Amino acid sequence: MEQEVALIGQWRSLLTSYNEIACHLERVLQDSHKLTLSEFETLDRLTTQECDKRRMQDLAEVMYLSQSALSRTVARLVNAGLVARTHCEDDRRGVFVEITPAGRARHAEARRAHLSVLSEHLVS
Amino acid sequence: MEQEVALIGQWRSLLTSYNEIACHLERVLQDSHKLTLSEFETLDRLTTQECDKRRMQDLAEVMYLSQSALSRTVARLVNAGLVARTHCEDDRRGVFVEITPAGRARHAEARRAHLSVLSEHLVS
DNA sequence: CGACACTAGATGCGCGTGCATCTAATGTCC
DNA sequence: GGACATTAGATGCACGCGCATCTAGTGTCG
Repeated sequence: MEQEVALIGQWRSLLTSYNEIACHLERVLQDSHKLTLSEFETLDRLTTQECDKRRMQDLAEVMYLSQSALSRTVARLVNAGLVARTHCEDDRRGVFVEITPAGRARHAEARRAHLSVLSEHLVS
Repeated sequence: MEQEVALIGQWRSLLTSYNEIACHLERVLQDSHKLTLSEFETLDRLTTQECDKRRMQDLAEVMYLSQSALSRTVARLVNAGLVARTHCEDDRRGVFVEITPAGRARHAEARRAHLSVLSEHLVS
């Protein structure tokens, strides 16, 4: 019973922090950098890794998005010229996603705003 | 720099936990109890408090939803007969939201599933 | 080789969300 | 009391999401 109350408390706190931070991030990224949170996070995954190319599948594994959401997010990024799709030679069903110079630039700009929101809301 | 990395790590972990848990909750609540996460959380706020009636505004304060999302969530709950709207006498712009017996029952059923998902994903 | 299960990713669809705006009821100042 | 700003909540709209399904390329038997 007390444990249940603790569980609920923990959950509500997670729910609240997440929504507050995500909401701020979304607004800042959109208003100042024309990026969705998912778009930013996708770029972020592409720059953090050692190599710039990743298969959709690998990308999906380290992200929180459903397969379809990721597919559309990448489509938007391609449309904006921030990312490029390349067909995989070995397995022609596969798709490589590669960040472009423009993508790197946009990510670098947005990263500052991103970090500043995080430092406002997260104690480190 | 190291602090930045820590910040990002903290954020990614929040992002991942939240999405994983929310996704499971959403599925379980929807499949077994025909409730959205937001709908459940709204009912939860109405049963946790000492009184069953709350103004939209008060409800919004303790929740993570935007005003419009809350308004629609309550509308859906009213439609399902789980909650009732009453006009406030003192300020006729205000709206009281009151949980119905059916709402209490539904919430009680769903609560078990809710807690079980939480205990699977949160260490206490 | 040919049929059939399987996998990677794209797409149609319905839905919940936030933003901007609208409506109606309250102040407030003269 | 009358004009105007303000507030509570509802609603039009565009958009990103997950689910189910579709398409196309791979295996795997016979």
